[in-house]
Amino acid sequence: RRENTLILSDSVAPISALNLNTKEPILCHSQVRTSALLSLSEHSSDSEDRRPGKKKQKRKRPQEPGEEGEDRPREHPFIVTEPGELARGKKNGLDYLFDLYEQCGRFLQEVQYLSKERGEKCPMKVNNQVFRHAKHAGASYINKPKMRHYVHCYALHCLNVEHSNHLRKIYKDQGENVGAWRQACYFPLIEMARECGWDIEGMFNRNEKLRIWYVPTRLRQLCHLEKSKECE
Amino acid sequence: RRENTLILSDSVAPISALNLNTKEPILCHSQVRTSALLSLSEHSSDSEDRRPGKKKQKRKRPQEPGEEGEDRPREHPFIVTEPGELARGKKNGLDYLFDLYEQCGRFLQEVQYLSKERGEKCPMKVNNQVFRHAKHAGASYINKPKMRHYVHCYALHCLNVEHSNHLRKIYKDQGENVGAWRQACYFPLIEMARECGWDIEGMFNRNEKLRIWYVPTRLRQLCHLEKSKECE
DNA sequence: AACCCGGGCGACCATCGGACGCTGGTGCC
DNA sequence: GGCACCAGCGTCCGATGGTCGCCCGGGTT
Repeated sequence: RRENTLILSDSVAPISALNLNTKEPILCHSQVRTSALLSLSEHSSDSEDRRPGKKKQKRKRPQEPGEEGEDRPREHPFIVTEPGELARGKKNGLDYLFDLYEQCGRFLQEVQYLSKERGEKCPMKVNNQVFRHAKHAGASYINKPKMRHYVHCYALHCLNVEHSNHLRKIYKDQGENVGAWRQACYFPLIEMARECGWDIEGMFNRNEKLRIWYVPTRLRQLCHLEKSKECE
Repeated sequence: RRENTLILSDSVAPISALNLNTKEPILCHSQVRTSALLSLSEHSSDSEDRRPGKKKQKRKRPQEPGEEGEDRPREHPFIVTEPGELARGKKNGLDYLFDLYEQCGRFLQEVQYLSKERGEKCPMKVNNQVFRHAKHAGASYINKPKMRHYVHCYALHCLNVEHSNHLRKIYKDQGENVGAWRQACYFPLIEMARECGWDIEGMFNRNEKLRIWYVPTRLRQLCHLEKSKECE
């Protein structure tokens, strides 16, 4: 037996390694116009002392004049576009947004492959490591806050494209901004969750594409709230 | 539609709640004697500057004389016992150790039930929250470092009781201490992992009882090491 | 009683998942 | 050009998974 040749210290050996692999090309853009208002739903302000004893957050220094920060310009904002609609002007369309989620999926696969190679633990979800990998790989337009912000929109897209497309059409035609469209995406999902016995976790896990995304806290909470209303 | 009555702020509402539920009774104990030596395997010291730039860890104050710390006495150490063997003296047996894992499983179920009730995210594994719950529930003899320390021993017990029992008998008869037995538990698992195409993660997940425990880092590393030896 | 072996578990740490809100890009007038 | 809107994402934070090694219980001499 070769077994007794193994080193058995429980201390974890220092494993380094920096991965800067694959490049992922930026794909498409798109555009639309704006106009009026029509709010299908309320948003913001939960009343009752929100953020009670919250500490003041320090913010970054206001960029010293003679600084050498590379200072990548921020991405163009998203606008509500119909499926297939190409964005023009300094805007990005929703097809591009959803493609970002697919790219993250591919970056996750790479991270999974690498961690298996190295005998490290293999992430099942898009986590910090994946965002770091994406950045190293040159996809600097991908970042955690953005991706987490729109997860439920992507979820609707994955679980019911027709409904998702329909919503995009309506909000585009009404000239709603991205924020309003984003809020509106919650409701069809809540309805679907109801039909699934309120098992959003399971709803996500059952879908090939969605499985790799954490269920957003807000979506879980909205489902919980609706569920309790239903039972009262 | 009731949808437009929902509050849509993305800010997370302050959800509190403290759970101090159920009591879990202490179950059994056991015992054996000690004696000689026979090392089936090497342990400790991975050579090469282990813990490179590690910061000094501060340790707790040495207990002021007039202190009011409740200071629960530590649990009796484990000794290697045969299956069914009752420990005597100030020792605990391995049946008791394994029962601790089953208790943790039950605490996890409670935590899962509660988090579903509250619409919070539902842990799939024994995590900090579960250990906290166990403590609140009065099972102060359960703690994270201990449980994590022996996970692979429990794994062997779950995946091949016969082999586990056999190993216990041998190590007991040889008068080996718990540390030696614990080290020895790695090897059968590595062998089983080999037969599973080195998918320890899957091996754990396929077993009802084991599924809720994280694969110990050291076990994953040992498998990785053996795997690379095999392919060289 | 004194000693020493060995292991329980308090406490620490890097990093995580998650979120806020400042900053500045953008379209409109 | 100036202004107001709004959303991208740098940055922060509590808590997590994971571990080390101090301290002391316990058996032996």
